[in-house]
Amino acid sequence: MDRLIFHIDVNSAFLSWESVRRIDQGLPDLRDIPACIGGDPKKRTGIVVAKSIPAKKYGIQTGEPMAMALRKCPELVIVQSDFDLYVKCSRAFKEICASYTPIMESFSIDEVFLDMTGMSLLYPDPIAAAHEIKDRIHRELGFTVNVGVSTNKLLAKMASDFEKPDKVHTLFPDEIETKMWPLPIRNLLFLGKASEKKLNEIGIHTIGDLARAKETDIQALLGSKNGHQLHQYALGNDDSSVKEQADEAKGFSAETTFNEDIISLEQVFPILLEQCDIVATRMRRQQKKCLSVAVTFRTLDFKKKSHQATFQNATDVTDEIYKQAKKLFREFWKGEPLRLIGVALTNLSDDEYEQLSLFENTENKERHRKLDAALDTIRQKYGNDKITRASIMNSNSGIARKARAQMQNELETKRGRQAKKGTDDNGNI
DNA sequence: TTACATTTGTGAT
DNA sequence: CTAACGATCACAAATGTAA
Repeated sequence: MDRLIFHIDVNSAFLSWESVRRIDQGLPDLRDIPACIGGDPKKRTGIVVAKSIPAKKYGIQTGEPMAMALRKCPELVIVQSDFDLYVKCSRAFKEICASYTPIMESFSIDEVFLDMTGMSLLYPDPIAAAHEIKDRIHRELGFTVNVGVSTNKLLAKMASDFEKPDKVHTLFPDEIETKMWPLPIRNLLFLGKASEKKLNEIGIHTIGDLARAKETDIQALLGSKNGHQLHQYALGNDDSSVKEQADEAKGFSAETTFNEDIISLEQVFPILLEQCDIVATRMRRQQKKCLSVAVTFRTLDFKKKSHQATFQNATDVTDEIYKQAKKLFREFWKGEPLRLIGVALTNLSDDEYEQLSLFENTENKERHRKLDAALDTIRQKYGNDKITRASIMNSNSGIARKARAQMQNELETKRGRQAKKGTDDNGNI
């Protein structure tokens, strides 16, 4: 039996969400003027993350450097992104979507798939149902969405990408030839720049060209797995299910680009500590431990390098992760100027049971574990993030003072005697 | 040879 | 004239290494 799948995509999500807030504050609607969400408007760095339709008319594209966008349109309004706002908007959006079917998949912060198969008693006309969802989101939340309607996820997603904004489109199997095959291959999901170039070289330019090509030829070019999948996609085939349960995280990473090039280890270590702290905290919140730690750096020519090492036993202790990251950095960085550094934790496992190692300093480990726990408690109390080891140590803001006092408290009550430890050479307590 | 780890490349939002 | 430039996640393939 045929399925019925919707894909719902918020139009220019970050920009729309900023607009809704600004309207509440009596500010002009960013959607009506050339505007974009992107890097720091004062520094004039960063890239375009979302753009208004007027901005698009100037040829501004998502992902392009802000400097280029400003050249195309000097009066472009640039707004910094505010992820906390987006998370709230996303929740409200998904809550409405979820009220139409129990089977919803969150595909990203601003996209969902709905499996509407078997909802025909409640919603006998799929197109009418799609309009109802779209209009209700607009009415209640103030921003527009596109809805794609078809019999599988791929076709629904392709359909929602047709004309924007505020539209419902169908792409049923009998419409593939007219609506999808004339499109350039780049429009196909998971077909990016590199595969486009290779396919163009053998004369494949449209999705129809790809559909009619021999699968073995495509596999020879793009690899057996990807080649097979992209060929199937071009034919409109996709039997993957709408997954209600988000997959568990398989890794955590943090990376930062700097205005100033990094040229000394003294610059590297505080950043690395901050990043290790952030990713380890996120990992503990998901009750995971990692077996592998990787450091990443990007040189001035934009080439990325990464190096990883694996522990004997999985850990979630910030200090152990930081020590490993420092070691990797010292070992592999030859001193070339860097514009980005990052840390990634992979090879995750559940944290529930403890792997004991004979040679570990268990008392020391217990100290670090308690410190992590104390910090995590504080972060919880003050609304998560922002509070890191470095910030608590260095800042003199009211919140940092409170956090420091709190931390002392937590530590003392937990171990029943006072800690008179100062700050060691790593910036740890 | 196989198994596993590591590194690089591609693609998504 | 060109190149310019974010963060985070997943996965496949290529490459390296040990049993």
